[in-house]
Amino acid sequence: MTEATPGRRGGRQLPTADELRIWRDFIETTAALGSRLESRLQGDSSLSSGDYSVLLALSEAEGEAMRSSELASHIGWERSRLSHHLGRMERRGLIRRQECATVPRGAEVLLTTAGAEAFRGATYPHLRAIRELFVDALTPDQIVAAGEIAAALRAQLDALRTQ
Amino acid sequence: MTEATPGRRGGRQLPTADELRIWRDFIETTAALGSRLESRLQGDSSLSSGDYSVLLALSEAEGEAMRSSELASHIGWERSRLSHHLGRMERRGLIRRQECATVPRGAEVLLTTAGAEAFRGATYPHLRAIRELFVDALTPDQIVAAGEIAAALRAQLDALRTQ
DNA sequence: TTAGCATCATTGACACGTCAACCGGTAGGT
DNA sequence: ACCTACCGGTTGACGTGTCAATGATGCTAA
Repeated sequence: MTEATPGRRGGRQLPTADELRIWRDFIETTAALGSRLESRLQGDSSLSSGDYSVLLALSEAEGEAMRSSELASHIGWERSRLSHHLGRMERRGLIRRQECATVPRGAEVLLTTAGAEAFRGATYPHLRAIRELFVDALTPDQIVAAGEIAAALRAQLDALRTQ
Repeated sequence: MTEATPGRRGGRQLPTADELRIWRDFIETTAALGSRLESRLQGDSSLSSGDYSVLLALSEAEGEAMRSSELASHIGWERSRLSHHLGRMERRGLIRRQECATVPRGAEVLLTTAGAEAFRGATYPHLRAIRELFVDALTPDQIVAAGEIAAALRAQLDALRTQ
């Protein structure tokens, strides 16, 4: 994997064939892993991973409620995305929204009993799927390495944040 | 893959807090990496990564053309997804479709000159983005490890294919 | 006071993916 | 010949995500 020819690791050259092959493997497999988790969750509980994120955040929140904007930044979503998603979840009775008493123009998102119920039912199978598809697939060393790789990639994303 | 203490790596227990933290880091960061690549590609060339996959496959195909079904399995898409996507790409003039001479009921997908042009313009910036965001972010060892992790995850996905 | 201006949230338009249903045609079995 | 079953491809419905535009409200500075 190493070489003495000019351009190696200068950030100036294009990826090598090996690097490109690994890149494709990596990005496609992680995407496939995400979809598989998603469809497991869907099959086990009729929730999407978006639903799960929202319900998880609300479950852990003070009084099972949160201001919309706060929720968005907590789970790292754009407000627009969250608004669309909350609309769909509200139609299904998983959450409801009401005017926020403390913040003018703010919307409070509340967990309904149906939402809390759905979340409870989804948690165990979801965690089991994570174990089966991720934890059990890797050696302990690989799990550590995966964490380090994620951290390094995240750091690079942050470093180049403005494109 | 065996266990001494109850539960460790037996596939029966839930993930530990550490494993869960790494899992979240890993899946969220790889997803973010995918979106960043997508938006870079979009900004550089007005192509989505779906467009890019299709154009890449067609560019490398005999006569810059391929039967729809063959194309679908080549890039690992469902036929329905491809059909929708080809419809959008056809509207933008990147490809066109015609009855296949050899295969009854088959559809031939052809690269247009505009499509070939768009693909040529997209390639270099796309590869550069891969280098900046993935290759340059990792040490050579980490790149190798990423490949091994991807292979292990893929193997597990295949092993548990039926859910 | 009022003219900007930022903030919180929603909306509409559109791209994208999946699922299930459908259509037209070919091939097998009886 | 006819019924069935499959195969290649398309379509519609719907959930999801992004972007840009739009209310609605409070803050601030001329």
